[in-house]
Amino acid sequence: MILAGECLPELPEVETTLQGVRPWIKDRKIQSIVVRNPNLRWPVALPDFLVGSKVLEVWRRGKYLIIDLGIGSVIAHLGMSGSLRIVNPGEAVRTHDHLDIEFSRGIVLRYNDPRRFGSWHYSEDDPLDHWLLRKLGLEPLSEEFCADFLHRKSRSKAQSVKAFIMDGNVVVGVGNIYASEALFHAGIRPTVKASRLSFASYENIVKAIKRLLTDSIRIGGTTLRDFVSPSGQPGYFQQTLNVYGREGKPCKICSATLKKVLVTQRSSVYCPRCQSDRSKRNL
DNA sequence: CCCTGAACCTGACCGC
DNA sequence: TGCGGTCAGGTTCAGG
Repeated sequence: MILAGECLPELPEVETTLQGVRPWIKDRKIQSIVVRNPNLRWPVALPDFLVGSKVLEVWRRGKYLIIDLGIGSVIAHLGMSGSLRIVNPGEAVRTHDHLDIEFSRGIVLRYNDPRRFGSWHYSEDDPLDHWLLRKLGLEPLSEEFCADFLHRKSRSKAQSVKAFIMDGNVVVGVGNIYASEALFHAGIRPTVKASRLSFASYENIVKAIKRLLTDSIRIGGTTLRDFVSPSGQPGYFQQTLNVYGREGKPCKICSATLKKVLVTQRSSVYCPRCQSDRSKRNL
């Protein structure tokens, strides 16, 4: 019984995890919580009195998974390497299995996180008011996230467009992979100043982000190098990556050699030809 | 307030 | 084979 969550959780992985886990734990009562290693991004903070409460709903905000228990909510983040599985009670514990939540009828939600950048919090109040979620930007698949929003918001910014769209206080769920790919699709260099881009450029960026995320969620989450889907088939998404991880390789569109630059300490691969002419025209 | 860079951590990978 | 160095990634926080 394995479900949901593989390496490098971007928003589509979180959405996939959510959809995979929800039917197993919804309407079930928590029977026990086992924390084997509390030393994650922040110390795991799940009070004992959660035992006995029932999962009313599971949803997400950005890359945060939220388990609504009625009396309050568990707020989980998978960090960079976290994953959730549904296992049987007796299932052998593996390295980095830091946390179990056991539910009624022998359902165990097991959290594995080699790098321990994930987090588990509990909030009695509206989770959206939690200090981790309070300042989060728009959901990328919402209607409010549109060219007008980005264009307006970017006017006062001095940073590069890539840093801008990766800023979680602007829009959530656009990590290094999707930012790189979206800018390729939009034909815009990652290093261009956000404030210099036209409305039309932001239309292209928004369109690209929405399409990439939607497609990815449909496929069942992004995949990186060694991803193997639960069915044992190799991941599909990596075949659709145009620039991410392809430095020095030929552009799939124009065959120019892809280049890499550092933008706020993040490697950013782009096509010097495809992401040059159009971006200039759009300025 | 705005922005950049450091920090957190481990596994994969590379060169010797 | 093994060792050390480098890199990757999301997010927050310290500091310029």
